[in-house]
Amino acid sequence: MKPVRLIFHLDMNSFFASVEIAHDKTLKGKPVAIAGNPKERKGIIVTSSYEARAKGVKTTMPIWQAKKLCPALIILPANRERIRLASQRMFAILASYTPLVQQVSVDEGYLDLTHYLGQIHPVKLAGQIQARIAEELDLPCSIGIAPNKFLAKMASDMKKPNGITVLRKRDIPKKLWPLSISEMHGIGKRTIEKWRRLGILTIGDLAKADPLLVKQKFGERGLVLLDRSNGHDDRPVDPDAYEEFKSVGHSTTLRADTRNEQIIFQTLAELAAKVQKRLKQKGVMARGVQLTIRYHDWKMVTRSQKVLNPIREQADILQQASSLFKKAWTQEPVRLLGISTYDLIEQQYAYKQLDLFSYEKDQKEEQLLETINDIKAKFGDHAVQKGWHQNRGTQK
DNA sequence: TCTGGGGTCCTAGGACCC
DNA sequence: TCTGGGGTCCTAGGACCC
Repeated sequence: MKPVRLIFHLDMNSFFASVEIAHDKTLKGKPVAIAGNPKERKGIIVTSSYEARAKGVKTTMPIWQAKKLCPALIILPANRERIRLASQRMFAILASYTPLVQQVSVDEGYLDLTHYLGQIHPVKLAGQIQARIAEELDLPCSIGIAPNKFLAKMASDMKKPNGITVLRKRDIPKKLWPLSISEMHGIGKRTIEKWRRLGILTIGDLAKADPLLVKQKFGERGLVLLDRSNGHDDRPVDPDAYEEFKSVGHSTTLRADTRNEQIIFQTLAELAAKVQKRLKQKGVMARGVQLTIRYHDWKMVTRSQKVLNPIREQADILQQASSLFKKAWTQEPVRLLGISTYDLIEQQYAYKQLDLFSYEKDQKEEQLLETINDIKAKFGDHAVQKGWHQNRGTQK
């Protein structure tokens, strides 16, 4: 019998838009949308206020389409500094309740509040947290209350904005199972049809599905989802998970699709510079570089390569990315370029590694010399001349 | 006038080693 | 003449999420 936990999932409501509305109160009650780059032709809606949503404005919709649906729409750029600050203050409030806060993104996180069990009613506790965020930051949020992360996540989605929803194990048949399979966290639009073809239309259908069939069609991942649909999820709330980033990258959609190599390599250089800056900020170096090309027809290609010594400088990143690009490019018009670095290693440790590498290299050369001297001693100088040069040649 | 940019995780196949 | 099986690392692609 596993011990019962009390897990909250907190989700800020239309966060980027809410931050702007909190900053400029005259925007309250108006249709507001945040767009990545509002002036760019290819700009899209990142998020929008509920007034905008009521008119049909949706996330990822191109700006021109959103304006057509809602001519009064107020479109603003995302103010990164304000967003970062609001996020920081929001998580500071959460941290005052428990150290067990796992940040998932700027506006979303899990809390393990098991130690409050028996002391305060969970709904009352959620109300307090919600009220504090509203009073101190003037921002709305929804909270899901459940015995594990999956159920808490599903619960926080059930009432928006400003919702508080409890999802206990015994609520599963009534509250979770009637939902469409598309509502399931972890099932996206690419696989919905595949589930439907198996006759699995609701989360309840999934819960009762044949594990062998699910495993056969969807692998381990399918089995995990089946487990979750029955309310099983043992994942702990891990406060350190967010800091342990695994890759750092940048990508950009070009102004127009292009075959122009000058534009392409200029863009790669700019991306490399951005990546270098972020790596430096984070105090890490990379042992792998990945290049992404998206073509005019939206087809995406990635090429990656590990490097022997950890790198961070723009020139090194650019060199790797350029050589990957040359290898991959089909000469077709390019829509997007991206450079990402992975297999990251902390700077101090990277230098140690570097030392270790040169040490190993020295060792190898030393051994080689010894061998050569042995052979020379046995067979004379002329016996090794050729071999030595060949070896030097292949080392480079 | 279609469709951004930041990520994580999983899978599958080939190389290579024991 | 016919040839196992497991483990690890690397790369490419794709699904998914915010």
